[in-house]
Amino acid sequence: MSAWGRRPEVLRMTRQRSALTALLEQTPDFRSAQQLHEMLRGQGEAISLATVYRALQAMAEEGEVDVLRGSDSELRYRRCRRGEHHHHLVCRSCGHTVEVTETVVERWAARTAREHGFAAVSHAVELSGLCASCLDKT
Amino acid sequence: MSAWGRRPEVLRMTRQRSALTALLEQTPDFRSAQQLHEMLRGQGEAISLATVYRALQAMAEEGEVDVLRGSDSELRYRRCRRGEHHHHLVCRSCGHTVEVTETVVERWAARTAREHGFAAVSHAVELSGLCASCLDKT
DNA sequence: TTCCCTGCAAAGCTTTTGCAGTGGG
DNA sequence: CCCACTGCAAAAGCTTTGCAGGGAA
Repeated sequence: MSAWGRRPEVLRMTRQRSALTALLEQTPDFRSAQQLHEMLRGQGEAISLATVYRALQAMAEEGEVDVLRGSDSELRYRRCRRGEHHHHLVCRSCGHTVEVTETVVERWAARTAREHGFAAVSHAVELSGLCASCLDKT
Repeated sequence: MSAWGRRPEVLRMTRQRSALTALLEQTPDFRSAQQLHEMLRGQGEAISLATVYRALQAMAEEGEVDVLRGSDSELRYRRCRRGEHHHHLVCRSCGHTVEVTETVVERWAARTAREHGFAAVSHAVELSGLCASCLDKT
């Protein structure tokens, strides 16, 4: 814990950063840092993997991207579309993602926490399944 | 994907395995493989970390333990109270865990998935907060 | 000019695996 | 007697970090 190693006061918009931002802008689904790196290299961008990691980390802290942890050990990122709280419905075959906003779960989480004497409760809800087009391909 | 490297037909109850089982039996909260390993060593058991990992993996496949992936990169395990589908309410300070069974979320997940054309949907729901006793300690 | 950002390479972490020897059934 | 299990150490992934040079503002 601890170690919020000091954060810069401003984020500089460098060539690498804007390339990554642009890529995220046109990428609808969650991608891992390594995938994003490959995509950038693939389109001729000169950028190192470390930079991608650092940029994504910074953007996540700014709330500019959503971070998701799948069943494997890698984090996946996607540009955040909405300010408010939401969850994701992810296709486990192609990665296609739908953002879902719902109050049912929110209320259930709050009630459950209260019943058990917990406070400051946050909840993580992720749905995964097979999307319509992946079902067709079968 | 793939590689369901062949599984043994029977699980042998070795000294290491029963020590781990016993430990899990008396451990109410989720613990990482490394924590469990240390606890075993601490009580004088001779067992390697690799064995702990392999045993937990096997037990997870058998459905004997629940696996949870926290915000960090490590998996945490706990003996599964055999039975129906459930979720967890975990204290982010002490790790104390409460099992929660609820149908509200289940129904919401199913409905949401259907609305978006998804099938074979599974859901992961984890609540984390501060439990009553950790709140008191403050 | 300042000091944030970048690349590279090395290091860190958790988890997995190859191998040869051991022991449960 | 098999062959699953174990320990050890090396390897595998993903991610982070130290350092020195570069480039936004």
